[in-house]
Amino acid sequence: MELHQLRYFRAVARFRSFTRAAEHEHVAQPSLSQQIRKLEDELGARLFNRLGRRVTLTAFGERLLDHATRVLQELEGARQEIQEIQCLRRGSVSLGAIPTLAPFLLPRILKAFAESCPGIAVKVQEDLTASLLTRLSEGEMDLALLTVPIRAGDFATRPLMEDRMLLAVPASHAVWKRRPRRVTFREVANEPLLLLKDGHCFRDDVLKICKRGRVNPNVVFEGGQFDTLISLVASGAGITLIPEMAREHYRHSGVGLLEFHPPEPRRTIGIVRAKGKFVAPGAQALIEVIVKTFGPSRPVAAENRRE
Amino acid sequence: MELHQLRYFRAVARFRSFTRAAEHEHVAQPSLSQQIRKLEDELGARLFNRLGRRVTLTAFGERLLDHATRVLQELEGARQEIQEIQCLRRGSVSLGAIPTLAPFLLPRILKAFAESCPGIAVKVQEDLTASLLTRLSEGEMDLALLTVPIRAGDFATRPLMEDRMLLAVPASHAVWKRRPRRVTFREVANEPLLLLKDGHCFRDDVLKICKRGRVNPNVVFEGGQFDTLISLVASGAGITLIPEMAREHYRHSGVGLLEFHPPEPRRTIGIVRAKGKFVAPGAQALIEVIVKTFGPSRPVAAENRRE
DNA sequence: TAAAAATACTCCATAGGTATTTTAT
DNA sequence: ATAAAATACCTATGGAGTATTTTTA
Repeated sequence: MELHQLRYFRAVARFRSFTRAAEHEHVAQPSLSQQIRKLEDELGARLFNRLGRRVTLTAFGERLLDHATRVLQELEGARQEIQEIQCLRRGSVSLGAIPTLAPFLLPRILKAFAESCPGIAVKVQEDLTASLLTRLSEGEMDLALLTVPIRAGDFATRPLMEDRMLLAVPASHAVWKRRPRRVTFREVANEPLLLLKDGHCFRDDVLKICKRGRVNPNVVFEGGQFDTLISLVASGAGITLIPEMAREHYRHSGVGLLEFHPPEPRRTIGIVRAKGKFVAPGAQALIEVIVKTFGPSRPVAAENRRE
Repeated sequence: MELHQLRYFRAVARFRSFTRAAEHEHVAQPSLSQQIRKLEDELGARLFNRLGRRVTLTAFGERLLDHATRVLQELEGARQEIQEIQCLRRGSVSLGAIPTLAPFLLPRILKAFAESCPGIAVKVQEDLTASLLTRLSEGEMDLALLTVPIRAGDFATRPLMEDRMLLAVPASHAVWKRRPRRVTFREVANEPLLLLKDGHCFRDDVLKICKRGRVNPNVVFEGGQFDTLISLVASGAGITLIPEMAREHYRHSGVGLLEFHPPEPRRTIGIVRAKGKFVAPGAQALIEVIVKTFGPSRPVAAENRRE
C-alpha cells in the first residue's frame, strides 16, 4: 500500500473512470491501472467493479476509500503546515537570554517580532550563560542573547551592541552630589560592593575590571537580580554596577546612576546560535528583527535616550 | 513524502537513533539515513538535531511527527479493517430476493448467517428478477435468490432446491372436501384464477403450465403479493397457485392447500451472482450458509415439515 | 577508541512510459 | 465503431545494499 496507489485509487473512485483518473494524476492510464491492480492484489480483493464503460466501487472499495481519504487529507494537512512554517505564517522559535539583559531587551524584541511575524510563537527561556549554551548545542534552543565572545564550543555569534557599565550609588553619595558628576573607577573601588551571584557573566565582567585595576573588591552582598542590588544601594548599603541598558529601568529607583570617566570596558551583547546547525526560518526571521531593533548601527544607549 | 520515509522518520523519532531505527525498520542504516535526508531536503528543513551520539527532534520535526503519526495510524487502521473483512469478522453483503420467495426463505437465512458471521451486515433487497439481475451485473449486489435458470446475461447459478406448486382453493371448494384430496391441474384449469402481476417470474411459471396444458386461464385478478391472493381465495373469489415453501406460512389462512397428482412442474430456486466478478469473502460465506441451510440434499419441504 | 551517522558506489526492483489488444456499448 | 480498460514490453529512477569515512563522546 503506497501513497501513489492511494492517490490513484481515490482519483478512480472520484471520477469513476481509469482514464480520467490517470489524466488527473498525470500518469498514463496503463500505469494507473497497473497500480490499482497491484493494490487489489495486495489487499486480496477487488476495489472496483469494471462494467465495461462504467466503473463503480465495490463494498470493499468503499471501506478503503474512507481510510485512503483520511490518509491523504492528513498528508495534505502536513504539507500545508510545512508550507505555513516556511512562509513564516506559523512556527515557533526558542530564544534564550541571560538575566542581566532579559528584562531590558526582551520586551522590545518580543513586541517587534510579534508585529512582523504574528504567527510564530517565541518561547523565551531566561537562564545563565552556561545553561543556555548547553541547550543551544543540544538543539533545544534556537538562539540566545548573551555577552560575547563565547569562550568555548562551536557557536556562531552575531554582535549586537556595546553596553557600558554604570555606577549605581545612594542618592546621598558624594559623587552624586558633586558637579559635574564625574567619577573614576578607582575612586569608588574600595567602597562596599554589591555583586550578582556566581554564574552571572556580568559579575565576572565586574570582577575582571577590579582585577585589571588591581583592586580587591569589598563584596558585602551577593544577589540574584539587579532589583535587589539597587534596593540595597538605595538604602545606603553600598555601591554596585549595572548595565547601561538598565538605566531607564532604574531611573526612578532612588539611586544615582553615573557613567565612568574614563569609561570602563563595556560588555558586548550578541545573538548566539549553534554553529553548523540548520537555522529554522522562524529563527532566521527573529535574528533579523533583533538586528533591526538593536543593530550595531543604532547603539542601545541612543535607543534608550530616544524613548 | 513517501510512506516509508514517514515510517523511518517515526522510528528515528521514537528511538532517537538512526541505527536502532534502521534495525526496527529492517533496513540498512545508510538507506534509512538517505531517506531521512531526502525527506528533509524535500521539506526544506532539518527534522533532527544530529548531536554526534544523540539525536533529537527539531521543532520542525515535532510538527511533522504529529502528522506522520496520524497518517501511519490511519494506514494501520485500514490494514486492520481489511484484515477483519478478510477474516469474516466484518464486512457487508447485499442479497437480493424475489418477492415470491423472500418471506419464506429470508428469515431462516438471515438467522443462520447472523449466527455464523455476526460481524457481517446483510443488506437485503426484495425486487423482481429483472431488477435484481441488473444490480448483480452492475456490481451493486453480491447475490440474489431467484428462480433459475436465468435466460440471458453472464450469471453463475447455484441451484438450491426444487419448489413444487400447490393449489390454493376456498375451504368450501369440492376438491378440498373430497377424500383423498387428489386433484389434477386440468380439473381446475377453467376456474377463476387469481394471478400475480406482470414481472413476477412465478406468474410466468403458472402461465407456462397453462400453455403447456393448452388451457386459456380465466384470470379474474392480478395482485402484487400472495397475501392478497390468499385472502381473496379464502373469500371464494377463485383459486390460485402458491409455492410449496409458502405452505406453513398460509396453513391457517382459511384456504385449502393441495398438491397436484400428478405433480405439476416445479420451479428451481438458485443463488445467482455475476459471473467473472470477484466474490467477496462475506458473499462467499453467505453462499455457504444458504447452501447448508437449503442445500439440494435437504429439500425445503422436508425442512418445513420438521419445524 | 569505539559507536554512530554520513558518504560513496553499486544493483535491481518497479513505477511509469509506449504500443497494442481486448471488451463492451 | 468507438471508447475504455487490460496486456505486453521497455526504460530508468531511486530505494536498498555493502564498504568506507567522518565525527564525537
